[in-house]
Amino acid sequence: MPVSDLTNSAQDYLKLIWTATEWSETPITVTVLAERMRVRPSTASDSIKKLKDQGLLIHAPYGTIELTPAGSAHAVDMVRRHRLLETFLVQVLGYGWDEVHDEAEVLEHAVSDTMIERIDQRLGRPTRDPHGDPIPSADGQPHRPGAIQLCHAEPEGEVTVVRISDADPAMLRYFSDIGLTPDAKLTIQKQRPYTDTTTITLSGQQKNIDLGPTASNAVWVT
Amino acid sequence: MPVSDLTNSAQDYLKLIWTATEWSETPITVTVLAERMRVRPSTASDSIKKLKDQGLLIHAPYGTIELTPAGSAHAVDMVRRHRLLETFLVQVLGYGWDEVHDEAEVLEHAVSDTMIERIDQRLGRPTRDPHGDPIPSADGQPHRPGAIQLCHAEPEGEVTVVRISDADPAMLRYFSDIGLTPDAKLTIQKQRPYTDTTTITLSGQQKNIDLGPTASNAVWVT
DNA sequence: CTTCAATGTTAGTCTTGCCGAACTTGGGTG
DNA sequence: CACCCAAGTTCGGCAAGACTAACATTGAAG
Repeated sequence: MPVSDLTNSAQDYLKLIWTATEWSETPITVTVLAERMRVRPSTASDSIKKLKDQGLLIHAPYGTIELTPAGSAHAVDMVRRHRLLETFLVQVLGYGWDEVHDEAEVLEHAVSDTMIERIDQRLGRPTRDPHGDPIPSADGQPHRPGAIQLCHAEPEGEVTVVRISDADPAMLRYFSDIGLTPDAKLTIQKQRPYTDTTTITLSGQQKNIDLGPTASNAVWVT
Repeated sequence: MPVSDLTNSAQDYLKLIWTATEWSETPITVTVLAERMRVRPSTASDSIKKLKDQGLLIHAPYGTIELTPAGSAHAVDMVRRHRLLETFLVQVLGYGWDEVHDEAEVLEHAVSDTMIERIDQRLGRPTRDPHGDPIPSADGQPHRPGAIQLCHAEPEGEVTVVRISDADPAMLRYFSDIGLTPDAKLTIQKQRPYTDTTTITLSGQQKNIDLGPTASNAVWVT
């Protein structure tokens, strides 16, 4: 595992680029990257150039952004740290699965490799974090279950929630309230193409729930 | 508790100034502060001025350095974080008491107030860290046991180790090896004034141990 | 094929924290 | 009592990372 001499912000960029393509094929743009980093596009553009100069990504001006193997290795290391920390906060410190993201975001830059190893050991080498995201192993292999977004799943079938994007804490809190968590089973009642709404029923519950486009994009099922 | 909008380095200065006077009366100097922060005196001097401008300490040029109540509150908060984290690393993640200092040094800036509260709760609100240093309570009260340095204790008596300075990790490892830990009992055999050596016997062990000036300064007993 | 709005880039500036070099202070010694 | 040296300070500079403003490119719509 690369022991990082990169700045926190460089690590964040690499992680963001990596995770952007983890569950979808569309390449990430400078603008989206800037939004996620809560930074102006000019800043993101600068940073990209610096990362390119360090050989961590490939990028021609106005072109697509792609990680090199070196950049990818750093990114996977950060993702692993983030997800192990989230799991640790839930299992050892009693955090709710909707509360851990921001804490892990900071901690992932602060903990040593030693501490990550001890956490991994203490948790019994887990393979999925509290949102259902796969935790890459220490040798850098991600562990990707086949899954599709709820908004693309066929109506009528019963499906299992595999993964919920942790991008928006408020949305996570909502999912938590209604009982939509990783491993929950649900039936898709209806898709409404023009409003992008999906109606579902959580197994064992009576009432239907309407999910808007953002929500039904964030939930991945098999 | 002050929720800190200070930079990491400002927090470090305040903590260092506070701890410098925790176990001794001699006021800290710019040079010592610079050494402990691993920066040049010019940098330390700059930083002191900035902290003065923020009302966190009192300092006339070429004069002594003293914390204001506001500065002291921030410092105590950082000390509390540091010591709770050290305790957590030992008790929950199985660290040795000689390994925790550097890890806690970084983490103390990264963990949220929420996480500190959960750790405190999880540990049962401890009052002493693994080195025997008092953990200030959440309301900012330090908790100072009466103690003196081993080099100032009277020979012949049996004393109890209360606290070992965590300034030097290598020294801690040595103490750990010979079994000199907080709460250990020992007998002081001899003081040699000119070499500043102290000879002790750990209770239940046969052999005498010679401690040099640095070591016998770092150990506090009652 | 032209135009133009969205996207991306460059240039210049600010802040923080660090440095080295040069200057100032002030307490102890001859 | 003057001097000197260690301790402390000031100053100019540098790098990282952020910003604003201005400029460049692309590609999609007319």
